[in-house]
Amino acid sequence: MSDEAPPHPKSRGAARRAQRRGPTIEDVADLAGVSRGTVSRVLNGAHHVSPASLAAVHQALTQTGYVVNQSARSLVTRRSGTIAFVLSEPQDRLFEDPVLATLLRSCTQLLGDQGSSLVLMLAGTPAERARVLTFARAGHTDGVLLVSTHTGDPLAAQLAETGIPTVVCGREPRQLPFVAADDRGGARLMTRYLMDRDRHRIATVAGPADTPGGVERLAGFRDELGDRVDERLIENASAYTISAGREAMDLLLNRSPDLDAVFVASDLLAVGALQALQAAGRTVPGDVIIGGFDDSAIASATAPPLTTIRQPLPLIAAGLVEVLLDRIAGRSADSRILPTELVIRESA
Amino acid sequence: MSDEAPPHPKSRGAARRAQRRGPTIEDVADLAGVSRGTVSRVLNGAHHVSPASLAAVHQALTQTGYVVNQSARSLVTRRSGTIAFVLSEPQDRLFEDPVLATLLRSCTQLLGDQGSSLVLMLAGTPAERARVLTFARAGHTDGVLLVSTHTGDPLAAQLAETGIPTVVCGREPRQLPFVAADDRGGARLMTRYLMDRDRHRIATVAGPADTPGGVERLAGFRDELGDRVDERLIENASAYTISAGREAMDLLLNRSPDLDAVFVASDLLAVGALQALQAAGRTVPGDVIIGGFDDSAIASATAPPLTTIRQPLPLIAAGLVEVLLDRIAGRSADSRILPTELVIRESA
DNA sequence: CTGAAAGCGCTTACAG
DNA sequence: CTGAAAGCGCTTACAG
Repeated sequence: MSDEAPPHPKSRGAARRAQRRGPTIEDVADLAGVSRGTVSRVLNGAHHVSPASLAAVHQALTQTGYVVNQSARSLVTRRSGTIAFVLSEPQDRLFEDPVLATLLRSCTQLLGDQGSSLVLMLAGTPAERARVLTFARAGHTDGVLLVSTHTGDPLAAQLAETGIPTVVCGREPRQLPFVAADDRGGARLMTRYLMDRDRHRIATVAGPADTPGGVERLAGFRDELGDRVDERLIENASAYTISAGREAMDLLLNRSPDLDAVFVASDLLAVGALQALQAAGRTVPGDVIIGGFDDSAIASATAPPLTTIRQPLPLIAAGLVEVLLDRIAGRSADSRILPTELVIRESA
Repeated sequence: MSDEAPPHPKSRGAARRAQRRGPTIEDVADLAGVSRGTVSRVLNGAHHVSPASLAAVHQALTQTGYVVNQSARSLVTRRSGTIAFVLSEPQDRLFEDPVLATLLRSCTQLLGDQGSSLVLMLAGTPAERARVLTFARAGHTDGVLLVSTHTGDPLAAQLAETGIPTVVCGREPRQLPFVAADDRGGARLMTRYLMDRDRHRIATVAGPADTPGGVERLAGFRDELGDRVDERLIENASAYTISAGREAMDLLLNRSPDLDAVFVASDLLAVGALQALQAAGRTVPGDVIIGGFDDSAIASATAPPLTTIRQPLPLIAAGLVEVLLDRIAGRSADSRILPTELVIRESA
């Protein structure tokens, strides 16, 4: 007749323990002598909890070695605690560029410090892109950090459509917020520096024309040179690699043997350009001075070490994470363009 | 009197839809005219389902655009669908080494193809290591891929204790299964090749003494040279970096100006060694021949391109993933040591 | 401040 | 082959 008797008042905990699972919130509650709700409250901010309960719960928490079951929590909160770091690039040279690696490391660290985890996803093929979209739609991720160096990446538009908080690394012409270095300003800085060294045949190995960074840096080069730019002193590299840098420099050298300075759009490219120059018998910085871009680890490892433009990678990573977290929290957050800096070493 | 009437027979779906959530298994079941259980069965293998139901469910699945809620699934299956890729390294040069980046990329891809996702975790500090352990204990991950280049990494032991499936990349003296390249054999291959070029003052820039790879490669060098090894022709680099390679080579050159060949324990180190050699006025491969290890992207980008030992990175990644997946599935899986290969270019 | 209860979306014996 | 039901571990109004 008593219809409120629960089936097995105490058997849940016992059964669970028998299966050798970790302690649950209920175990903690039992030990602390409070309800599940109270334990949950201290776990999530500890507001509206009496000092006595708080102490008891903390005690029980450490005593049991409790660790939250994220699946259960996510199921109700609809927050995964996970951020997707998406590399939208043809696979091959995904990491050949140390800039990407550094960015990935910084973001992982920042996110970790803040309690989220980073899942890495590749999105170089249509199938992979579909996977990213499904993943995002399924709520596996609270937001995405899209690293896309190519203009017109289809994923950006698709991600924008899903409505899931997204921030892109590098200039993004679409509706998505982005964080980027001031590529154009940096290029001006370097070009101006080269001009000030009293060089008059200043060439540039520009980045690939389908990358926002490549376009911006070339624009900065043109800005500074004004009507002194000679189109024969401009060569786009086919990719951001050492060999592409070498090839572009060889072309430039053939076309304009009298060049006496060159601004190269990335350090990796500059390594190749340097090799081409030296192979052609030019001394650096005697015959030709050369400036790179990025200030990646390799810049100080070449002979001579590269004068370059420092990208504020730590700031970029921090900006990316901040903007994304703001968006996730429903706060508005604007795109950011971060200042670059000239680093003078020996190549120019 | 009828005590089996459920409270709100149909209201769940309606409420849910009002909140603009994605379709659930229940929506699919309703549409297909079957029960939740049946939909779940087709989602998980489709055994014991009639062709008719199967068709109806598939139909409903695509029609609704259903995508599984992984949190809910994980809560019951206790499988997260996630693998942690843990980099147990001091932070600084985490990615300076292209080998790590390549490995990470391959593992991400392999895991993705197979339906799991990879969460990247750094474990260079005690706090980070604690985070990894908590993460693993909380069941956020089904297994861990530990990339640890230093001997005596405390994390390996701790991970072994937790009992969570783990496989380490690189030789691991402890109880954990590992996958590694045959460093020792590779070193022998290169040393033998150098000897066969009729060189008699063969030096080596070895890796740091606290890394299994460094130790193994040096052992291979000694194996092959036998009693012809001259201790003055051996120098350990302080790290796997370009500048460390340069420093070690300088030391060697000072000590033994007559050296005519050098086996360098990594390509990155070899880049530095090459610079040091050339800065000292030695021609390569004229005066000195030099062999690297790894066959990373930079090996073909130097001038002259590096003769080196190829690490079977794709195989290593595949092995890592296979062994881990086997372990997770409860199957036994042995450690693997994969063969290396000599790649002849121009430096030797 | 705090307990009881509902509910998140799924899987999996259990019967049939 | 298939439904009904229990249960995974947690959070969050809802009352008090």
